[in-house]
Amino acid sequence: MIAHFNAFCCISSSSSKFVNAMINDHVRNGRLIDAWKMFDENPHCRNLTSWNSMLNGCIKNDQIRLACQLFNEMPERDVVSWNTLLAGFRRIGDSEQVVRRFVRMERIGVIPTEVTFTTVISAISNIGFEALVQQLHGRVILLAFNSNVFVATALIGGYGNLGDSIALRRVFDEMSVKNVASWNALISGYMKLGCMDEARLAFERMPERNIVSWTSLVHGYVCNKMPDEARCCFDKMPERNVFSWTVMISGYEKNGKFVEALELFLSMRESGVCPNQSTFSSALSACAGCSSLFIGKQVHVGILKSGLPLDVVLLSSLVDMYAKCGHVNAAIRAFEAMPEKNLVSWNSTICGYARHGIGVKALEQFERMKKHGIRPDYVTFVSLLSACGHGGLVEEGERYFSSMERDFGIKPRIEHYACMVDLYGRAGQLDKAEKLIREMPFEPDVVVLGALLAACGIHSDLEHGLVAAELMYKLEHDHPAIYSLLSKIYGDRGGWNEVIELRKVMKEMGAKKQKGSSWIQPSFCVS
DNA sequence: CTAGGGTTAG
Repeated sequence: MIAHFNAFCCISSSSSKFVNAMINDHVRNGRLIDAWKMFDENPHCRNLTSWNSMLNGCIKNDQIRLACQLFNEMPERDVVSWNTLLAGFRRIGDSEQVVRRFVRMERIGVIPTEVTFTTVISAISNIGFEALVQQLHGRVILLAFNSNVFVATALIGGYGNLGDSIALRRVFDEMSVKNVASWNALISGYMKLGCMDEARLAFERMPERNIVSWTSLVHGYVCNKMPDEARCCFDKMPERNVFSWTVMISGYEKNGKFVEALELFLSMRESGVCPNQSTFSSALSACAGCSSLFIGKQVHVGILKSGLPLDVVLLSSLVDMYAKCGHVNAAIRAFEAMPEKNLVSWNSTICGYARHGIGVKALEQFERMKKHGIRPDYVTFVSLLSACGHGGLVEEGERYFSSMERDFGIKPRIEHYACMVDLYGRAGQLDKAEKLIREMPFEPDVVVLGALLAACGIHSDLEHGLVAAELMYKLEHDHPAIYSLLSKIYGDRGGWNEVIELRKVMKEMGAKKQKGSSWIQPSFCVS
């Protein structure tokens, strides 16, 4: 009888092994349905490992809700189950849940492993949680996990986010075993903190370099506003993948080099590397940046042809591109077609109306957004206030400006003051505009003063214009707006001698005219 | 069965 029972257990355990191997194979190849079937149809040889594998399967297929459900239903949970769940929350960027669950798991007495710390430390990059790195580091040392390469590499990243270059270096130096990932973390950390020389030196000294090392370097230059250096590095790369192309394209876009971004996007297509959502999204932003509806439409077609799933991020970029290229109707159509809308997509439509000078529509859209239960943020108010400015809606603008902090808890930033200065300025209320600048809790910047100068130009107001010009001169003595606006005012008043004098000064100082771009296609222009 | 380093809309 006992022998019989043992034989049964043996069969059962070997069939468990087989089932688990099958489940894992399905999970690895992204076949969640098949894994689920295997799990469901073999209840007798299901064990904790099978449950954990299914949990992992849900997470790898971005089914975090399902994973939570499964986690709750499990007959028992071990540290692997917890680690898997934590990794799931990290994957979707929910640092708060990672921290919460980690605390809960410790409270009920589950002993964390190296894997736990690796996951938690790498998850807390979000603002508000960085300070936990030091506490976690302490616990890591206490449990003697600090010699683990994974844990130490995560710590390097954590200290990078915390902005502590000394600690970052120390963790790296104390590692007994380093690999290419640890070196890459060091480079990224230094780059994030703006330590360019240290990063470059580390890159030169590292024993081996892979595509990630190169991409980190390129990305570092991009973040430090050195797009040309980034490109130089990009050109030297022995191989490139979607990541590297996307970093460089978005790098140009972030640094205002829209044409370069689009040219590189074209080279990428020629290279045969397939873009992903991020790449397309960056390309669309570049189109939006240089108001190129023509190329924007082509990118749109490219997205449809690629067959990529249209996620919220990509669709929002599309709405934004159409809005900024002046095709408000297409922007709204793309927006309406979105199965789920978020704050950013709503903002893009409001911004589209505002830029098109349809102030009333922008305000209507804002009301609609509130009805859908979306809370506005500071970007929403930038669009709203600029909509009021362009539509001459002074009272409405004042109302929104005063309500943003009172009703929505959003502190006005300098951008909002710039909008208000513009609003008053366009309406000819230059006294109010000047008063606002003097009373605001910021030092005026180029944008604010530029708005005031422009307003003085529109209304040919020499008195306020001189004040504005003087303030601007203090900030940036060769800003082109000073000279172009003053010369306009003098020109309007017929004081041509002053204009000639100003233009001479302008030329001597090397001041350039500001660049402008238009939605009108060059071929439609009458020369 | 679980883990580290590179991208992501205004």
